[in-house]
Amino acid sequence: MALFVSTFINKVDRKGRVSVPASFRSALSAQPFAGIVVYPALTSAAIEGCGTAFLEDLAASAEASFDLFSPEQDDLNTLIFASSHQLAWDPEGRVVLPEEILAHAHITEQAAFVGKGRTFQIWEPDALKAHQAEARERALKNRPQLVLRRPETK
Amino acid sequence: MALFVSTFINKVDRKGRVSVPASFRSALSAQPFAGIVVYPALTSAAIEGCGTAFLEDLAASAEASFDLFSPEQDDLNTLIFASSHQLAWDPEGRVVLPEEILAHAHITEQAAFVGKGRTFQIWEPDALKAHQAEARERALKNRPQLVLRRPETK
DNA sequence: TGGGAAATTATGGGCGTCAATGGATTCTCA
DNA sequence: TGAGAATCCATTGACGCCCATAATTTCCCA
Repeated sequence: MALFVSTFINKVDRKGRVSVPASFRSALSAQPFAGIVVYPALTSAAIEGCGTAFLEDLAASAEASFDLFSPEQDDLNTLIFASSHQLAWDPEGRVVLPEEILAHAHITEQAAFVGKGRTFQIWEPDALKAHQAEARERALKNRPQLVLRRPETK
Repeated sequence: MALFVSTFINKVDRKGRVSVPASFRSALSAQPFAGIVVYPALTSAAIEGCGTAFLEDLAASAEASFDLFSPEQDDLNTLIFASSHQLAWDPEGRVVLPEEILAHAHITEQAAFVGKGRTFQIWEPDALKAHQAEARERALKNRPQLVLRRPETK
């Protein structure tokens, strides 16, 4: 499988290590770098996660044409690269989340890995519950639109 | 890994030496020159950094076609080459930043190495914070949804 | 179909290695 | 020969690797 699906809640041990779910690891097994890339989500107290391919695409498009990218987009790329961390996992499949990243998501003892297709997120479990409750409410309200919407495939 | 990612804050000792982050060094391990290239950023109080390969690409594209690069861009390249410094690192991976470069970025005790993909920057830590806060605000204001956009990987 | 047996995964902890840093010593060239 | 620069050495603290254990899950076969 090449997609991140489902939710896994794993423990953060006293050394700060967390097991990356096995299915996530196998989804990334094709890439050369044995690990994940994480950066703080801009609009929520969560951590964005992905493979190295994402960053390479970002770098490629950024240098391909400066005209395609607005200063704002450039800001964004800058922020993402600057606040990203390449985390190699150990032989057991664990990574240590950097302090600043943990703080951003208020993670202390447990981390919830949430599959989002081609990317994933890491949440503090309780914060995730709250976030999902909101999302659920919004979804119910906007149901008519959701039903009509088509998945965008490229 | 061939990209400069993440941010590292290292100390400048009394002899002016700074450790180049290990991950940056390994990103440059393929090139023949054991060191980095730095030049003052044109629009901010920061230092631009890259490997020799990037400079060569810059030179190549500048002379390959004047249509791709405007006269202004050509001026830019001239400025960059003129004010560039090739800094070899010592056996421990440290470089000495030239006085004029340090002054331009107001660096005294600490230097923040900021990954930007194929290049990186060096900032005075506090100045970097301020700059990132601005960038973050601009990015959020203009198009938060850009964050969600992601090129597909195959 | 109902057990086990084996493989996989999550978790804990010990230990060696390496990166960052500071200082001393040697080298080089004017 | 002296000053600046480059190399060498020494410390410490973090990180990666190894092994051990436990809790699953998968698989095999009676």
